[in-house]
Amino acid sequence: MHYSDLIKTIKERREVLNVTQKTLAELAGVGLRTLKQFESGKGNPTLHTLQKISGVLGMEVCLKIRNLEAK
Amino acid sequence: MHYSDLIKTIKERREVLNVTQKTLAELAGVGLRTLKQFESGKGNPTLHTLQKISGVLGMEVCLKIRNLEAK
DNA sequence: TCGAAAAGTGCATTTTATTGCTCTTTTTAA
DNA sequence: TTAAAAAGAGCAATAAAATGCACTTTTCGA
Repeated sequence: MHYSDLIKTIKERREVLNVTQKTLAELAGVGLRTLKQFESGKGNPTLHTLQKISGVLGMEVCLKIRNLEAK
Repeated sequence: MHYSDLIKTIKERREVLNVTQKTLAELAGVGLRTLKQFESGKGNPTLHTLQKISGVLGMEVCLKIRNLEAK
C-alpha cells in the first residue's frame, strides 16, 4: 500500500466505526495532534504509533510480498 | 502482526534474498545503524523508513482487519 | 441559517528516531 | 582453526516525531 492508501484506510475505518479523531487518539494513547497530522497527510508516524492507532480500529500492520499482478 | 513478527519477517526475507544489512541499508537509503537497530529489536522506525526497507525486499506495509479466528 | 462539533494548522517544546564512528561479538567460509 | 565478513552495541550529534495550546476552517444537524 502506498502511503496515501494507508492514511485513507485508517481514516475510512475510523469513519465507518463512527469514531472522532479525539476519541481514537485517546483510546490509542497517542496525542490528538499526532493523529490529526497523520490523517491530513502531514505526518510520518513511528511504527509504534501506527500500531496503536490500527489496534483500536481492529486492524493490524502487516508486511506482505508485493504482488506484481495486482496493478 | 506483532512487532516482533514484523522484525522477523523483514529479517527472514533479507536472508532469503541473501542480502547483508549493509547492502539493504544502502539500497533502501537508510542508515546502516537504523536497520541494525530495527532488526535487533531496539528500534521503532518511522513508517517511511519501514516502507523503504520493505520496498527493497519486494514487500509492502499494509493494514488489514484483524482476524479473530486466526490464532 | 447558524451554532456547535469535528477537523486542520501554526508555533514552541520535549522526546526520540536517525545517523556515523568505533568497538565487541558472532557467523561463515577457506 | 582462524581470519574476514557480518551483525550487534555504546556514545554523541542532528533531524524529526510527538505533544499541547490556541486559533481557523469545515462539516453537519437542529
